[in-house]
Amino acid sequence: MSATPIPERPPHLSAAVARQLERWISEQRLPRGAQLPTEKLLCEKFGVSRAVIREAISRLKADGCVTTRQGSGAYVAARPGQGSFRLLHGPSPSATIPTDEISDVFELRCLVETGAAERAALRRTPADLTRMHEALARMDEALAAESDAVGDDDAFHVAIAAATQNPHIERFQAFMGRQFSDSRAPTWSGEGHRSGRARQAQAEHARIFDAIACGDADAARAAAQAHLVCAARRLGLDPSRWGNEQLEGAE
Amino acid sequence: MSATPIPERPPHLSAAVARQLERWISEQRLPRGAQLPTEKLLCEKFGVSRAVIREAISRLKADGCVTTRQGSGAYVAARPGQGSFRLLHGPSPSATIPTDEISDVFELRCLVETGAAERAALRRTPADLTRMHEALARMDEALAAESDAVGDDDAFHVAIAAATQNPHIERFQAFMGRQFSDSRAPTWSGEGHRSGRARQAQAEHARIFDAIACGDADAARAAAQAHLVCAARRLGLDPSRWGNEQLEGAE
DNA sequence: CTTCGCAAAGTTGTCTGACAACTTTCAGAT
DNA sequence: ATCTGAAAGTTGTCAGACAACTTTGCGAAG
Repeated sequence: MSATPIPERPPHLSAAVARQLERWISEQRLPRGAQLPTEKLLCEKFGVSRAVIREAISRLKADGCVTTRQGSGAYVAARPGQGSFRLLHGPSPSATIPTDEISDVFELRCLVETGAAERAALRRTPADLTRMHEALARMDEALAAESDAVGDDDAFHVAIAAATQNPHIERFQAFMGRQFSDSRAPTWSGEGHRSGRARQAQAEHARIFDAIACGDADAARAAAQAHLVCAARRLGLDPSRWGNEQLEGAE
Repeated sequence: MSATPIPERPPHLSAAVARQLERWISEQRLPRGAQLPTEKLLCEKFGVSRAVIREAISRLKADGCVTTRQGSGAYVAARPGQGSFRLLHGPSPSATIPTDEISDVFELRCLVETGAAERAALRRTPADLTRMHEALARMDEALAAESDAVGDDDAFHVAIAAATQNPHIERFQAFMGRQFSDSRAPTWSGEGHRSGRARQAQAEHARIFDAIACGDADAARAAAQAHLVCAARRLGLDPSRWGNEQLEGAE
């Protein structure tokens, strides 16, 4: 146990190297598009092994600062301090966030998710369908047991995004899902089971899955749209503001 | 040089492992605070060497998803992804870019922007139309003077997103626009003017504006879609992979 | 002289094995 | 029952090797 105080972080070597390289980039000592020194040179310069250099560069790749090309080298990729997107500014607990704010975020999610469902219907692999079906099955179990399935709910939506075969869409969906990790609890709470909210949500999920499995892009978009509108209502939001039942034709 | 088909995208192993672990975390298959499998176990599970596992975990540490404690293990961060979303994309306008990467990011942009255009058509205020029109006018001037108008191009797209009256959609559009600030230069370069790319882009812009001004949501979506598909082609991307001419009906 | 082809060198990607530093566990001593 | 300490387990680092890919440059063919 023990709440380790965690006094100081002895900066692991790879972190230190990554910071130094990041600094060189932000100082333009390594201009954009420039090739980084080879791993061998960096080893000598920092006095560490190649594994450390590679872990550091791996971090920079995750940050988007550099890209690598096998056989060629590593290159500076992006301006520093450029690429991060945040929502729901402020560390406020969910209760204090005004519903307008949540509604707006939900609409952005809706934009991406309906488009993702559409494309997922065109590109899903058998493995994608399996993954979705497993999440559905777990939610069915939770439905029977009247237990919680927020994680499986999220997993289902991420699986749809993954079926686009576009890792950025998947990551964005996972990111958006996290924003609602708390707000989605009511559906799967005891009250949610009793009132039928959970069962209704599951039926909507099934429609989305069927459309994607059939490869019917239009139906997939419509089903996702319908689900999100209903989900918004279950959260007490007002989807009419961004609802496009007017557009897509609600069913 | 030519066209290496590159039909398959063998994602580097460390990237693939990192994505899988990220997925497990986002699916809550690895809950907050939980300990990841040991590196040795992960090696066996993925069938790769320890170096690959370590590079993948290094990426996750950079993302803040996991923390490690020497001698103990790696743990999912207690506060997962509090809310920053990152994209990565390659550097230069010249050759030597991973076009797959840009293409995937562009598709995400396409998802949001077509939806934004649709909603903008329903909600735009006179002030929004004025803002869009001013950006259009500035691009017209640039067209006559054969000068640069990348900033106005971006401003036009952000104005559309702003017309949704949803600040998050506007901020996301601005964020995505930044990702392409360099890659959009070719359209407005001297060569872009000479070859007619700039004029064509402007014509597409006008169609989007007209549809939004008329309040025709379907036409706005279609015009935005058409513009983005053409813009992708101007960037040398292959929109067929994510293109949904099949869906929206190309014109 | 130019152009094409191809081998060689250089670089990143991955594997293997080893050891150091640190943490956790548990059996034995107190 | 508590404390001690050795052993096992895990991450951090190092070293060397080979595979996959890219770039370079030399030599031969045109």
